[in-house]
Parts: sequence; structure tokens; C-alpha cells
Amino acid sequence: MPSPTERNTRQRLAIREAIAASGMPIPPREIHRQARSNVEGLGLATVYRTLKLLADAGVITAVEIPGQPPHYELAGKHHHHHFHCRACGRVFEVEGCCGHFEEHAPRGFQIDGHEVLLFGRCADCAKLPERGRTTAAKRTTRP
Amino acid sequence: MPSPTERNTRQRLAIREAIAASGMPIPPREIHRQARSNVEGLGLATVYRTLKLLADAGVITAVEIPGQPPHYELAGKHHHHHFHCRACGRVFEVEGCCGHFEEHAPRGFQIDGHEVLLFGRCADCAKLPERGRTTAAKRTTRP
DNA sequence: GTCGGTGCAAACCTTTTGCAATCTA
DNA sequence: TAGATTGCAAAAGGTTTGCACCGAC
Repeated sequence: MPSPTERNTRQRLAIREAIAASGMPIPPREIHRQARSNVEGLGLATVYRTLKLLADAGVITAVEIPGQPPHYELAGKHHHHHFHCRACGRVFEVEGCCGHFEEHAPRGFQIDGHEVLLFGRCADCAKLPERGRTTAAKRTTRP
Repeated sequence: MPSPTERNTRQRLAIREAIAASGMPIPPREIHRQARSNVEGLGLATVYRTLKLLADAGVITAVEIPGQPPHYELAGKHHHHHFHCRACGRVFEVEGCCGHFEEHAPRGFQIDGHEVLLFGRCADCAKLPERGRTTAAKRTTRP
């Protein structure tokens, strides 16, 4: 819901497009790289400003991965969670949710949301011998 | 399991103590502040170096909260997850886990760990009118 | 023509690293 | 004493902000 004073610019379009086209949550760095192929000279600051704008507007959502900058995906999809491949570092959507989180809350706590993050190896990396790619996957969280 | 060449210093002791004494996951900033009350002149770099050391050794664990630096807690506790109060920003442990995450994995994916983060208002903040404290709680994730 | 948006550069914050001095074992 | 550890300062990301120019409406 763009406020009445907000304008549609090539930059904003390109940024939203980059996120939509990616199909998986991606970091600002990547968004900038992608969007810049459509809008030459696009500044990184503009990417950050736009990301905040879109996030506040509820158009996109931030996905946090331990030890990495936030990844962004389009909001408004069905309820889902994420899988982080320790080998290649990519983040995938996963269907399903076991729910029932309210019952685990301590007495008096109000729960209004939750996030589930799975760790492991994606189908691609699971085939490979031992080491995956060099991309990422610094292990900051216990298995 | 300290490697045979690792030494016990006041600094490391103070840092581990600070985390243990806190009772809830806290960020490096806070660890530094706490530990410095025992070891005057403790450098922030030492805190970071020690945190990495302890994390690699499996003594402590990092807990990621959207939009905030990682919080650290002692490892080796029973299986549990976390609750992030949007009002005061504190992070609490919560018991229980619905498990069954493997069945939600896409075909061919190997799951070797998971993290669950609940959002809402803690018991203290739930009592308050509308606005909690000023501490934190930037909302970067969808409810 | 207005006023919001953009690019650039500088500022900020958190985290890491280089190095000489210090302390543990 | 040897070598690990520390503190300080500088460097290295990632993110935000100030400002003059540009462009959508």
C-alpha cells in the first residue's frame, strides 16, 4: 500500500523485480547486483532505502540467517518457513508448519508470530562428497 | 574442551561468567559491559575473540534475533528455543519443541538442525498499556 | 514547478585483524 | 622462557544519513 505521496521509479521497480525474480530470499548485495542490470548506476543506498520502505509497507519480508546479512523475499505468500544449506549457503522456502507454538509460551507471554529455520544440506549439496561449495555456511548455531 | 595450548585467563573467565550469570542470551556489548566490572580495562576485541573461541569449542551458542547482533548463551542445556519480546527486546528461553521438522523438508534435503524463534510480548510487557520500553524491538519479520 | 527520490560520499556500528606488550603455564 | 593472550588502533564489512541534483506527477 504505497502512501499517496510515494512515487514509482525505475529503481524501485527494478528492486522489487529482482526480489520477485529470484525465487528465494536474497541479501541486499545480491538485490543490488541484480537490479543494477536493469537500472545502470543504481546506488546501494537506494537499495537499502527501498528495502526498508517495502518492508515497512509489508511488500517484502526479511529472513534472518545466523552469521549473514538479512535476506529478503516477497511477502504475502502462504505461511512457510526456511531452510539454510550449510554447504552452499542458499536459503529455500519449505512448506508446512507444526504450529502449536502458543502452548510452549511461558505463563503470561503473548505470542503473535514465529519463525522456523531448518539447517542442513540441500538436495544439490547432499549429493556431493564432503565439502560443498565455498560460498558460505559459517556455523554459528548448534545443530 | 580447551585445547592443550589454551590458557585460562581472568578475561576468559569473566566473559564466561557474564554469560552464565545473565540467565538469558545477551549480545557482545552487554557481555563486555558485565565482564568489565570484574576485569578492568577488558577490551572489546578480547570479548569477540573469546566468544568465537567458546562458540567453536561448543561452550556457548549464538542466538540470532532479526535486526540485532547475535546473543550468546551457555550451550549444553536441554533442547529449547527462544522468545523475543517486541516491546523490551529481551530474549527468553522457552521449553518444548514440536519436532517433526524432517517431514517438512523438500525431497532430497538433509536436515541436521533447527531453530525456532517466537515473537510477542513477555509477561512484563503484556501488562503494560500499548508501548513497552524504548529498548528495541524493530520489527523486521512478519508476524 | 514541487517535492519526493536518487547517487555519492561520509558517518555509523559491529566485528575482525595487526602488532607490541603482557601474562600463563 | 616460550608462546599464547591482551589492549589498542586501524581495517573491514554492512547499513544509514546528509546533501545537492534529478525526475515523477
